[in-house]
Amino acid sequence: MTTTITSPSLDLAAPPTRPTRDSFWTRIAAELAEAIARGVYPPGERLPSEHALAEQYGVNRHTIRRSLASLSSQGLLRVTQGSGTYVEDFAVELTLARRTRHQQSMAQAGLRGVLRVLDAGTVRATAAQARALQLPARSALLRLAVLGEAEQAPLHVGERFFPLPRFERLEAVVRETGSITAAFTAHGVADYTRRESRVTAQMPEPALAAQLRQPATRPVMLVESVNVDTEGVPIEFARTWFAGDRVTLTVTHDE
Amino acid sequence: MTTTITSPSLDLAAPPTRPTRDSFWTRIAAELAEAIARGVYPPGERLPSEHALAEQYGVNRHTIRRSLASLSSQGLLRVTQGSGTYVEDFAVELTLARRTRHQQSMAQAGLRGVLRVLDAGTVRATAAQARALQLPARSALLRLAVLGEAEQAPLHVGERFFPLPRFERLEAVVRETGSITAAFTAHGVADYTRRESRVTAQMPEPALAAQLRQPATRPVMLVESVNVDTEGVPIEFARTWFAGDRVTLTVTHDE
DNA sequence: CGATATTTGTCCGTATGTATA
DNA sequence: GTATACATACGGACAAATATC
Repeated sequence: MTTTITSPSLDLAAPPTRPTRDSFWTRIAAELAEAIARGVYPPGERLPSEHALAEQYGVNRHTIRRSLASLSSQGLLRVTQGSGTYVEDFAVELTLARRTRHQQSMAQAGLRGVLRVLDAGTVRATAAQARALQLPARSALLRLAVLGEAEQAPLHVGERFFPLPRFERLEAVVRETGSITAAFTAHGVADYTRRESRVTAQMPEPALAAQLRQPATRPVMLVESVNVDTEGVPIEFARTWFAGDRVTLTVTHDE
Repeated sequence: MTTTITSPSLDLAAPPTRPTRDSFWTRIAAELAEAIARGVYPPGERLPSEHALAEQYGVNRHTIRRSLASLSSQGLLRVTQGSGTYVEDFAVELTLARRTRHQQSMAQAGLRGVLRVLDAGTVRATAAQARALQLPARSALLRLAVLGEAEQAPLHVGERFFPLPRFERLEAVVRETGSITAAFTAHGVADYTRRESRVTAQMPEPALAAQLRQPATRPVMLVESVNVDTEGVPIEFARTWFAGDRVTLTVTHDE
């Protein structure tokens, strides 16, 4: 089990800024969060409807919605139109290490990982892509848009770029096997390692949120990474968006 | 300069779910994002006021606010009450590696880093903390709440736990020098390395957002990390919240 | 399967408060 | 102090998704 990464319930020190009189929605959000923490609403449980909460707290429904939106984006709640608002339970732990393998990460988490090719094509490298892959600008690249799933639930989606003509037949193999590693092997790459990963937190665009099947109110993690072969030659540049909802990234530094 | 981590403007493939007719606020957000991308509103520029935008798009001001909130949480805009809405420019790159040193990371980014102690005290280890530090449950720990700044701007804030009585005098040294490394040295720890880091994206609580001086609408990155001395004995367990606004984490895997 | 009620999502309009210039 | 701009809150209406009968 993962050590629970709780919401930042820190009273690190008094806020250095203003002693603003809290707004209604802030106070209500805090009260609901505490109720959830104390198990009044256990994981999976449905909260009272917005209408009911509004009545209960004596505020307008919009005010309640503001509170719920906040808690939802902090990862405590999941809101579903037409159904209700539910208390969330927690996330899959993925490993980001020198020898990162998608399937392995999944297996580690006790899940069966599937990699699906959404789209494929040939593109010319942008300046940034060329730099990452140590190629001349505007080199030809194979672009794969892929979706990583486990137990029906999408965990990440992204685009991966491979130098051409070296990896010309890659798409077919990935589609067949659902594995990048297998495809590399088929291209004579016996082994490869991850050189670097860059992580940022973002709010997803609606389309991205839909693909990851997570609310647009919850953050995603964008990981930009470069894989190199045993010679140190870059063979893949990837931009992967992870569902912040369901994924924790663990970076191990031991060698 | 960092390779620009742009917002996920991906048309990876058609959304697998529904062809929902986009809402007004979604379409307006997309149009504004494109205008920003094309330089119609360059970084630092002030957008027209909400009132003006509402008129321009022929919608209610609240609809515009929904669009701006979305773009703001994606990191494209910064909204300031009483002043206006501005196009953002980008982030500091911090390194997360086996030999992570706060001051070094800062220097790398061309900044003068300062570490300030917000609060200090003695606590008893929770189960999770004890496990991370390989100590018996409820062991005595020194807890430091620290704030990392560069150029007046807070970059991260967090709490760090150190085993007692080994690091009894740590607080004083950190307060004096503003450096954890220096404090470890003073305690006879010649060298130390980071064993593991766990990264999640969250929306900040209002208090945290205030401390990081970033809007509560933008995600933060929570990094849980363990540092060990040369013997492999854990000496620090830290939970650090990074301003998603201003920070990119780079994980290097090369040894 | 279809009809209906429930629940959340979007949008409008208005009013008042608060921060900034 | 005044004007401007964003923040919060209220009330109402209808749409869209879901659940239920």
